[in-house]
Amino acid sequence: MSDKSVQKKKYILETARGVFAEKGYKSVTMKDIVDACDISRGGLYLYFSSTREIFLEVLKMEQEEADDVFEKSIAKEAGPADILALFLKEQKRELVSKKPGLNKASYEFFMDEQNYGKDNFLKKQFDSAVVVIQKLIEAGVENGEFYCEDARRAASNIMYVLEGLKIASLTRGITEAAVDREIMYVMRGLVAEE
Amino acid sequence: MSDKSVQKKKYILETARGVFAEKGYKSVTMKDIVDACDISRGGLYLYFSSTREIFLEVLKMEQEEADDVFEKSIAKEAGPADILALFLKEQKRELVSKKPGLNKASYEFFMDEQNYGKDNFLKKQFDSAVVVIQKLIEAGVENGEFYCEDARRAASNIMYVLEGLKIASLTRGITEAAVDREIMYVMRGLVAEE
Amino acid sequence: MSDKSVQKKKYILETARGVFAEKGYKSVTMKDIVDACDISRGGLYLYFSSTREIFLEVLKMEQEEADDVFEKSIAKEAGPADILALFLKEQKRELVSKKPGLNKASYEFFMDEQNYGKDNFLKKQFDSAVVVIQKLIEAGVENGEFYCEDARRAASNIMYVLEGLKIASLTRGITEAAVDREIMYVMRGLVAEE
Amino acid sequence: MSDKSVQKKKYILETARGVFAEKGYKSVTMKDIVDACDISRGGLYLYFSSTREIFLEVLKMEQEEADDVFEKSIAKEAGPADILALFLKEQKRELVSKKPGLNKASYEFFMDEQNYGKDNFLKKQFDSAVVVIQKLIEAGVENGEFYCEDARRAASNIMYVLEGLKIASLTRGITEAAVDREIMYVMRGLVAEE
DNA sequence: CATGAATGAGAGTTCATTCAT
DNA sequence: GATGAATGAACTCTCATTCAT
Repeated sequence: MSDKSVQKKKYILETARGVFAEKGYKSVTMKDIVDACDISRGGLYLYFSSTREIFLEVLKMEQEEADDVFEKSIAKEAGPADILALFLKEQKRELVSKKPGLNKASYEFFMDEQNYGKDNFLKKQFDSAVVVIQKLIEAGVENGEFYCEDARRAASNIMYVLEGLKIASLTRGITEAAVDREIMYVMRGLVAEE
Repeated sequence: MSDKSVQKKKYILETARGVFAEKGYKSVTMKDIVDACDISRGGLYLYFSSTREIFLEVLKMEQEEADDVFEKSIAKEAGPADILALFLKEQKRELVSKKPGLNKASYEFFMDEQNYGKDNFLKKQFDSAVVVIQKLIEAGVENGEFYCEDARRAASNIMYVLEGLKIASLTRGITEAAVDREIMYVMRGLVAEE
Repeated sequence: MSDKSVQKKKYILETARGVFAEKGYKSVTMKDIVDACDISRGGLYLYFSSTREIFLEVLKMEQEEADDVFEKSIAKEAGPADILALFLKEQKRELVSKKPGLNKASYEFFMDEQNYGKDNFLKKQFDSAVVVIQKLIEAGVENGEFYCEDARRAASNIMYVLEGLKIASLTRGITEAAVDREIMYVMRGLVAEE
Repeated sequence: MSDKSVQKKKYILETARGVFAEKGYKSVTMKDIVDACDISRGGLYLYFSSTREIFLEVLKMEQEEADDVFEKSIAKEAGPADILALFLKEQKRELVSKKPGLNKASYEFFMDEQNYGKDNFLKKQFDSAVVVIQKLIEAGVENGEFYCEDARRAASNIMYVLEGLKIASLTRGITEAAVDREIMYVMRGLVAEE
């Protein structure tokens, strides 16, 4: 594949990402993407042959970018409590934002796919977040910032609450205050039990 | 509306409920429902004019039945801890069950609708569950079964974890053991702090 | 299926027959038939879901009509030689006619299908024609009109020659005189060896 | 046209021949040939501008090769009866073979073309075969191997039977035994009437 | 009320053909 | 010469929705 092709493919994926972010997964048609990209019907088929294929590649792209972000976050030297706080703040920002990102589309997609394997994007995201949080908590316990008996459990609890907030946000809206309250509640378990 | 009409409408809604449970919301066509009900295309339009309208009424029906169930649960005189345990057991059963009920369809529906008002079925379900759990916890605190400083927060935390488990179950599958672990974790907060 | 439906189906098949006769099989699209029948795109799909399905039913129709014709031919009491002559004359008429009937479409269809079973229309037509001709020859031998040692062989030889003439006619044209010569040649074998 | 060009053109035609042999004429697209030749879309158009043009040149190529073969056959000095037997054997081999050569494609092509002129490939093949067979028969009559009153008629009869067998083979399949029986029958006319 | 035939808009997909590089 | 990306026309098929009976 030529250099130009690669560029165009990337352009399509980025444009398509916007379409999925706006319309979710199931409502998006090849025509929607063709229109958004301002290319011809046949042109799109040169690169992708279904919305499913496009969405999968959008997710792959997303994954790679997410990995980059992770590394940057960790690169900045800061205490584990600070990093966790930063992570939660970022999550909150996304929850409250009007631009829903790919959450809606991803949920629609994976509810349809019934793909419960290791290549499930949501599973991967979730599991790796749990691991990172667990490590942060353990580090926090070590330096006395946190108190926690089972870091693994605490980490997954945090993630499930976030997941609950996410779907709540998408299906019925959620106020910033409510998000704050829930986050504060789960954090209290870590810091308050002195 | 004649008595026969009411019966037929109810029949359609019950049949449609099964269709939504199986296929979700967005994939369901009027044709699907016509086929499932074994009525004529025109016939269906006499009662409902879109899948959206049907789904809304299915939800209303669901709501009414859910209320019934609630009342029964509470009617049985038992300790608050027992009732809460029963509630969580029921939630777990649904999470693990292969038949996903209307969860998938509801999520699809409300992600599309962007209806964040008080008539949002999911919001109502969630909020009333929070209230009930809160009351159970308060009762438990009173009779010494539970320890909890902020019953309201604890209740909503439980519900968000359950919501997180629910969407996780739908999008990536979840094991019974994982559900147990999460439920145990949230309950530990209530009982373990002697 | 209602009476009206049956009528419409028959109407479509008859119209489609004309389309196949004119354009062959492979070039015919659903749109061609829709246009010819002056119905809507979706309307056609109520009755048939592919050109293949339509063509198969056209052939079935053709078969039934052909059976009728056969019976009539035999009903007329005449000597076997006369009946055979009539049959050959009819074949010749079709060979020379500008309107090629379904021959072209049938050949295209069955070259594609690779259906060599007993439900192959061309096979059925051929085999039953061979049987009829064989009986005519045997009857002719009995009453002295024909001389023939192996009626079966003679009959199939006649049919293969006719088949050769048919495909020749469709692919390169054939003159009436040429047809006459060939028919005369095969008949000479039956009558000349006194 | 450069030498290289000629080579490439020949390469394309030979590859295309295989495609036509496999898929017939009408189903073959420019893309099929591009893929089979492993050249670029634009590249093919430098040499040919349609499948029709390609097929015509494939036939021309075929014709030239066929002429070569004929000459070789006749070059071998043998009795006319032997040569004819050899010819029929070769025909039978092709009829029974799973690889149908260009027969299917040719029939499709000429049924569509309605080209009844002298440049019709099938006509040329047929007519020249008739001439050759006629000469063989005449030679056979001369040396006493055959008995025949009208060699011309006998020759064209043989060819029509072969044509009938060919289309029968393509559209409904034919057993080797059936081919043998038919060939034997037409030959009996030449040798049996001592 | 109830039926189901009919319509037409719109999504998916494939291909011949062109054209800048 | 050669490439292959790009276009747009054409075809298949499905549905929501209407309407005569």
